[in-house]
Amino acid sequence: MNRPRFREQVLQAREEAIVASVNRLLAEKGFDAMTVDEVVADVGIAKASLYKHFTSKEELAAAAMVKVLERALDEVARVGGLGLDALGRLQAMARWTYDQQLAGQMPALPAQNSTLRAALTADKAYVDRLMQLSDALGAWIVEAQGDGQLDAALPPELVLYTLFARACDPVLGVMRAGGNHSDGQIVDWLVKTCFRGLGA
Amino acid sequence: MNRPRFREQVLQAREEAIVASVNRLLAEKGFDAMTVDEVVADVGIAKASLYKHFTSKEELAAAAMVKVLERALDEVARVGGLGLDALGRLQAMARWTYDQQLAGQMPALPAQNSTLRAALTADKAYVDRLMQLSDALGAWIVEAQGDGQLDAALPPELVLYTLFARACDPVLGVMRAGGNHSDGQIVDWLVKTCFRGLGA
DNA sequence: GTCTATAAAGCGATAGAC
DNA sequence: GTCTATCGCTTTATAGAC
Repeated sequence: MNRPRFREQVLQAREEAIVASVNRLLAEKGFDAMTVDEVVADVGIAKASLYKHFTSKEELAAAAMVKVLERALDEVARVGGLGLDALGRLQAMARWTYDQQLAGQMPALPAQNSTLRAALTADKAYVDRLMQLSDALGAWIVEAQGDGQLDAALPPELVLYTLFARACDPVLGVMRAGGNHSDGQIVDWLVKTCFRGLGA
Repeated sequence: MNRPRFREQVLQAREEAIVASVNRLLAEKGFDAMTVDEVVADVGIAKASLYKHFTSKEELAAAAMVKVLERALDEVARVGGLGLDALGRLQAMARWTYDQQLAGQMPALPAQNSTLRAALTADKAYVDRLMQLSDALGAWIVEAQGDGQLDAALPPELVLYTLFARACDPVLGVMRAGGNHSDGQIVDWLVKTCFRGLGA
């Protein structure tokens, strides 16, 4: 009997479709402006069906964040195998986040929304992956500081938070809207100014 | 007859009280999370009274933005008289924005809210002051680039947008929440990393 | 599990008395 | 101009048939 197995796959595929839509809408409009009605219209299902998979809008956002953190961890693994030094690995990750932003794949969550923050910190899958990513990047930061490539006078946490913050840097979108420079040129400038600021 | 004059002053004082509350609430919760009910409760007036002064929530936010832009222009005038070089003046302005953020006086507007953006760009008082501030800072940026104090390879607009973006840099709040460093120390690090990144 | 239909609550904005 | 009371709309979330 593989009939149940097949049905499980269908359900999982539907969940993945939901998360993909949420990810795109979060990147496009942000958490507050995104409505559940838009999500179900985009996926093509009824709202009650969505609520069988996810019990709240916050849980939807958490699932999208888990997904993007997993993609970031995949990228960490990939970059780790390129034979770059610590600074090069961090720069590659920063470039990856800008590319994600350009592709409309970087979900934007409001830092001030308290109910959302509560839901995220209560989500073990989210917290686990966030800590895993922080540990990996934190190790690279300390290594780069030891090599004299990053300013050792800066707390590693400040460097880490700065990299996270730049992943949503609004300057990219504003410069892009200006239309005077190519995407690649803008990303180069942003990566350069970011790391020159953190450098030794 | 100075009775009407007196009444005008009372009305203006009430409007200023409204804008002050809006400014504080925008800095604390952001535009979407701030409700008009909270504003009127904070000011101590009825909602219908507020709508005699401002015709929409967006107009409230615009008034708060005009106020903060005017304070920024005041600071530009003050800093301009200190006898600093161009880089020193820009750094002083960046430090001022961080201080405003620390004091809970830097209103946070979502860049993605379309109705809000439309209301702002339609508000002549807002647009005028934003252009005035951009012109003043832009001139200092070009001057600093000419002096070799800022990287002349960067478009002045990118430098300007970066300074605007850093005025709302979430890294300040996160580092502050960590509780391991003084506010002054954190601001010093942020100003340093920002301008080292933009420097020559 | 998925659908239609609706409940329940919050919010921006306004009517009308004073 | 200010108040109380309320409208009208949006949005999250759920009930119940299939």
